[in-house]
Amino acid sequence: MDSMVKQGAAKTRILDIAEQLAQTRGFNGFSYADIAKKLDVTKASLHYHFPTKSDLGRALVIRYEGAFERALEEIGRSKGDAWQRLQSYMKLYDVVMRNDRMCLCGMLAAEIATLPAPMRGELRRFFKTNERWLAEVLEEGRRQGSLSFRGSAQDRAGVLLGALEGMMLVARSCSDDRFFRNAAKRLLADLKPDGAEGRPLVR
Amino acid sequence: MDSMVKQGAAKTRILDIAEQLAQTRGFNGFSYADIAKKLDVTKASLHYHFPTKSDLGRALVIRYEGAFERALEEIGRSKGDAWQRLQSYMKLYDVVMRNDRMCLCGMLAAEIATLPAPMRGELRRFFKTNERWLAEVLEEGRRQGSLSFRGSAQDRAGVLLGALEGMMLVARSCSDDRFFRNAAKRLLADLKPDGAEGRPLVR
DNA sequence: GTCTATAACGAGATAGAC
DNA sequence: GTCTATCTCGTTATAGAC
Repeated sequence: MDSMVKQGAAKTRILDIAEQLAQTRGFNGFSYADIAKKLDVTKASLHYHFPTKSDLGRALVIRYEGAFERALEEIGRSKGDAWQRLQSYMKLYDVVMRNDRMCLCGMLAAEIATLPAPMRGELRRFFKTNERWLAEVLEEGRRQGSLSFRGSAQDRAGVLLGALEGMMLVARSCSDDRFFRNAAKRLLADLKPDGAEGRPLVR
Repeated sequence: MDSMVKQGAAKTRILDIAEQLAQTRGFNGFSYADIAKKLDVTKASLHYHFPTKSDLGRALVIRYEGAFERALEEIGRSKGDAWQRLQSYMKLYDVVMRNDRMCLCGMLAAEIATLPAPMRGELRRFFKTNERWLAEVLEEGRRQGSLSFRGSAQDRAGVLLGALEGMMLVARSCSDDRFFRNAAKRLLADLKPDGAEGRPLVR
């Protein structure tokens, strides 16, 4: 009842640093030495908490996934309509960008071929969860009239998910935050029903 | 006039292998040893052609960029309308996916923070070139009536570029080719003028 | 241009004291 | 739980012979 309140358990502090490193440099872009330096401890003590880097990586994805899912549930409990929920969803990505990070799972997706096997399954789960959540919101929004789009909600969910990840990726590599924000705004505005935004200027 | 025809110069063969490795494992995901093994030569001989890995990486991006630009010019010279040009553009990405690869520059974009400085500038150029080309085609298509979309051609180009890169990324990490193809098809169909595809089923 | 040999370093990981 | 010390391996890179 005493040391557990103390500035967060060691495991948590390790994961916080590892997460920041993984989101900026990639899973293969940082080492135990990097974490040890930032926490001012030795590499060996890190291995006590996470014996292998695979263990660390797995814990990283699972925690990120859990936090993301809680955020989705929170959005689900809010009282806004489907369009507002999508806006909140995009806000999640925007926050990541403003922290000068890439989505952890988007980052890991690029490294998929070199990742420890246990991490791959979790990664896939993350994307599937997002895709399903988006498809449900899209379907509901279309029913209620707050959203309008062509094609299946399933396909549309794939476009949104892929686009957000990719737009972050490109924006970061060009050091151009506006690239992301403008494109994301466009992506969202596309889903407004006809009346809400002028149709194409020409034809 | 003799050895230059011989199955491609050594540099070219090295770049071919390195490119394949970079597109599947990332720039930090392969080593000189990997290339040497595949070509059945020693690491030292690779250093003769590309003294440092930075040199190799730079050559990799520049060649890729050049090939992509030539492909864009070729599409520009074709006689189809803007919509058909976009279709050809997406085909470029589709071919990459079918080769079980990620776009080289999309891959490098994820690793941006760990890349040798000389590679970063080239990477940015690649994306800017693509963005500009897309914006021009979009603008033209809208003028001629073969394309229809909301907002600026600039923003739309960013969405398309980011979406294609991100959709590849997610599809690859889920080992789901159909994810990419379905989403890409949707992305393209969205640009068809109203008459060409039915408007939203509801509202 | 390709080889052998080796340097120099950083990575992940373990043993055992405290 | 954290430390020191150490191991093993893979990495980029260079020297110098052929």
